[in-house]
Amino acid sequence: MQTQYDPKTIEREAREHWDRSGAFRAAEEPPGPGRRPKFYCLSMFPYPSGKLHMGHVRNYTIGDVMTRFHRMRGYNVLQPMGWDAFGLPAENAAMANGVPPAKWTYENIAYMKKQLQSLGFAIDWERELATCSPGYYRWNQWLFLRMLERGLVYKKTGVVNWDPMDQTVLANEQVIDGRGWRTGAPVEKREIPMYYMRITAYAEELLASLDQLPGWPERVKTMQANWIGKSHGVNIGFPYELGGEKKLLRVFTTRADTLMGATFCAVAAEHALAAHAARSNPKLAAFVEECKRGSVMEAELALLDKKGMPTGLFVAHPITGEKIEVWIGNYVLMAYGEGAVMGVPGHDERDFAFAKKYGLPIKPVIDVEGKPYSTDAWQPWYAAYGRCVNSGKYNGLDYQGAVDAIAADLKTKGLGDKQVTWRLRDWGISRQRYWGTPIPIVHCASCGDVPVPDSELPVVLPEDLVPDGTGNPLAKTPSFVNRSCPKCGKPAKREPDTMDTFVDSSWYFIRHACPDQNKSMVDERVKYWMPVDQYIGGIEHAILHLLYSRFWTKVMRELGLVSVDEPFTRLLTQGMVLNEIFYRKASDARITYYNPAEVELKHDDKGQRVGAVLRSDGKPVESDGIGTMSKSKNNGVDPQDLIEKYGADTARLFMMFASPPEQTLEWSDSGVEGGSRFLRRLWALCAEMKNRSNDVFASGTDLKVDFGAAGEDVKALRFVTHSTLSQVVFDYGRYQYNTVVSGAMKMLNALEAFEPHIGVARGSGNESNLTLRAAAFIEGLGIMLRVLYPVTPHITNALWKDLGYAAQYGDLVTAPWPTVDEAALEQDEVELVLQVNGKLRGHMRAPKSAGREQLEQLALAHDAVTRYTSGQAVKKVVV
RNA sequence: GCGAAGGUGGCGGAAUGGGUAGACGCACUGGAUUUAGGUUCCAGCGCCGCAAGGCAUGGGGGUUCGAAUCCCUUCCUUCGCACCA
Repeated sequence: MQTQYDPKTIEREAREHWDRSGAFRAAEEPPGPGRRPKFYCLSMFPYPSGKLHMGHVRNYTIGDVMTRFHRMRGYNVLQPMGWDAFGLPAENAAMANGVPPAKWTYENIAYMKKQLQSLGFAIDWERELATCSPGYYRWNQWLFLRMLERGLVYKKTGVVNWDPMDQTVLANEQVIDGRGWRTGAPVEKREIPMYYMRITAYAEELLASLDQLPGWPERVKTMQANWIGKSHGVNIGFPYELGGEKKLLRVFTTRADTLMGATFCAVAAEHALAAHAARSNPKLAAFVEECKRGSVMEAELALLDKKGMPTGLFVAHPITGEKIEVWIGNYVLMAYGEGAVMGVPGHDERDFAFAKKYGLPIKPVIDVEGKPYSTDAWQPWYAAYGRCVNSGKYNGLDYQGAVDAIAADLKTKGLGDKQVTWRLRDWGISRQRYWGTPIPIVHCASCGDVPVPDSELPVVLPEDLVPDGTGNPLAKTPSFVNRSCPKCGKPAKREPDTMDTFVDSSWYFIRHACPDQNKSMVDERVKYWMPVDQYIGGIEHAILHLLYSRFWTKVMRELGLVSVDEPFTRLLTQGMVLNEIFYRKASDARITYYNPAEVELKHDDKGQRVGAVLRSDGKPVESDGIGTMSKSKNNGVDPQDLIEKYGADTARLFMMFASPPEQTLEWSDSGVEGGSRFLRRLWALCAEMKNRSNDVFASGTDLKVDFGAAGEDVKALRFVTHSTLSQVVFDYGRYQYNTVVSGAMKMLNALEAFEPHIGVARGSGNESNLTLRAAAFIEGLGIMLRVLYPVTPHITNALWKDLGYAAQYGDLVTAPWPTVDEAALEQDEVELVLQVNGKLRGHMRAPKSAGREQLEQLALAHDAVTRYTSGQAVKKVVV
């Protein structure tokens, strides 16, 4: 056995061994005795951007640890890998380099696949898929058509960002400070026809079934529930007349109990009433235009000053008939509710500010436990629930009573009723882009929008186009666009839009079960593997990707394609990978960022940081704190460098050890060194035991030993081994892999300290104790290797084989998980902690067999206790 | 503004049910090995204090024999966002 730890060689050998044996190929097992439970472990598939980043390494290492652990625990595990291969960056790269997106994408996939393989992930590569292949996206098209048939896909206009110079639609990301990223031209809004998926039809179920996901983080479920946004309220019609016609201005409110305090109404700039009022009033028209400028992004809208303008139109209060003026408010969202609100300044903070600003009346109608009310300044309790006052016949009613009574009265008058409103909106999937799934529709002058027949699927995306930034190249490619109408045969045009890439990622986890099936979208294998038992990915996908995937799964269930309600049983959202940011500010205020690898840290005698200098010139650099790894801050670390310098095992070990999976992880070069040191120590200890003259492993690893007669040193070692094992099993169960690693480190420390004992015993005449010592060591090391295997599979694979464990237990991949020997946990004496009035006062050793009374006597007689109990002890708590 | 998560040594982080705060690792210090640097090994390492002991889990208060852990309050950080009517 090599005395030097050589990760390159052992990692290559391990991978070759796994490849040869097809160790990670996953096959469906027929029902029957001996059938293992299945475990589908999936990490979010990567976008093939060029090369792996640390976030990928972390994500896939977490998934791999779970995968390998479950294999050892007797599960039939599937861990596949795929590529989220459509998207904007490929088009951007194409523009920059003049290379078609397809070529760029496939090259990136090839490189990144190599990188993933070099990290030794236990992936079944036979199930690999890429969403840009026709064999995959044809089923996007197929399901789109099924949804169209069922009314789950429909067409309507939607608003997009328009770059007037490039004549192209821009993604939000391509709008920088209201201007096109390439042209710098102020962005305009444009209404264009788009296809929508009716996700709102599933709002109720998407919300309700969150309760059936105990394996999801509460945080994510809360976010989804808020996004779906179910609210119970009342839809109220404010009557008015327009051109002699009786009409209703509809608003939605969750505070119908405050209706008697409504003193104005406000509508969105896009509201029909606003448009009507603007026609005869140029000032109003200008205000409406002003509101329509600015960004589509609603987050930015939140930062705007609240502004309004009266329309000069009046509506009647639905209960009192009082005249109420209608305003246009830039804070009213057209997309939510009715695009209009009733203004209740008395009990809504925003309405209060609005009324103050524009001198509108404020009318308090709710009394909250007699707390004072003054229109001078807003107080938090004004918005609280209370009893109606100043509200005529509703006086004295509480929230629910008032809402019920008012809703009933409105219903009688035909002016409103209770209503449930959702925040969730339908999903617009049309993208005016080239590198995506073509939407399978043909536009015919006489037949209208005609679905492409199933027999003509897939509508194949040409792979040789190079976009130039001025619109969708598909629309300018006659060979793609021109075709005959499937219905009447006359010349017609293909839909040039492609689908949102979220469509691709909404069901790839299902396709992994049957990636080679070319007759249908799914087959029987899906029933075996779905649902995904464990899904792992970044928190940034907490809402959109996960919600769309849940929606698609439910649609596919409706079509009989899957039999599950929810795609992901358990979800783990991993934290981001951070690194320190270093910079220098030049005299002209320009900032240069330096990669942490180029920076040397200075410490004082106590280990405190006193500064940082650039290695190249020895002069100081400033720290800008810790941030996510990014190009702009030049604080990234390339995983490839790490793998080449230390090997995959060290990279994986550090990733798992530095922090628990769900927390952010701070990069640390010296932490990586520490991980590498640990693996070298492990290797050195094993090589020492194997190579020394009295080879401990010479007689095999068969351990049919009775440890009952073992000496204290053996018992101590076994106590560490087995108590740590029990902690590690607990930590594997709660995905706390950092303490799994620390457990393995503890075991190695104990084994290292124990190693000389084996030698000392030799020749002492006590041969049986020597055997027991060797056995305890062999047992401890065997346990330690298995504990560590999911994290660092290569080195443990090599040691397992070289030391002879494989001969006894079989390949480490499927070796049985070690069991805790309860007998090893038993100790004759226990250390007790003595507390007086909750304060630690001393320690005491006592026989384990001692009873409560005996312990009390011992404790009360103890120096550490008597010193503090001149008075009388009232209670004693035995720890 | 709203929502969520979080704040523990010089640093990353442990502490499973309210019961020894700081496991494991990094950094640092001293020593051994080495021609030297690096590596490796041994020892030390929360703060104050000569010691006894005291003080310590963002700050303040509370519950409890006992609080990092539970409650109230406050400050700060990070993430998400949709002025949600």
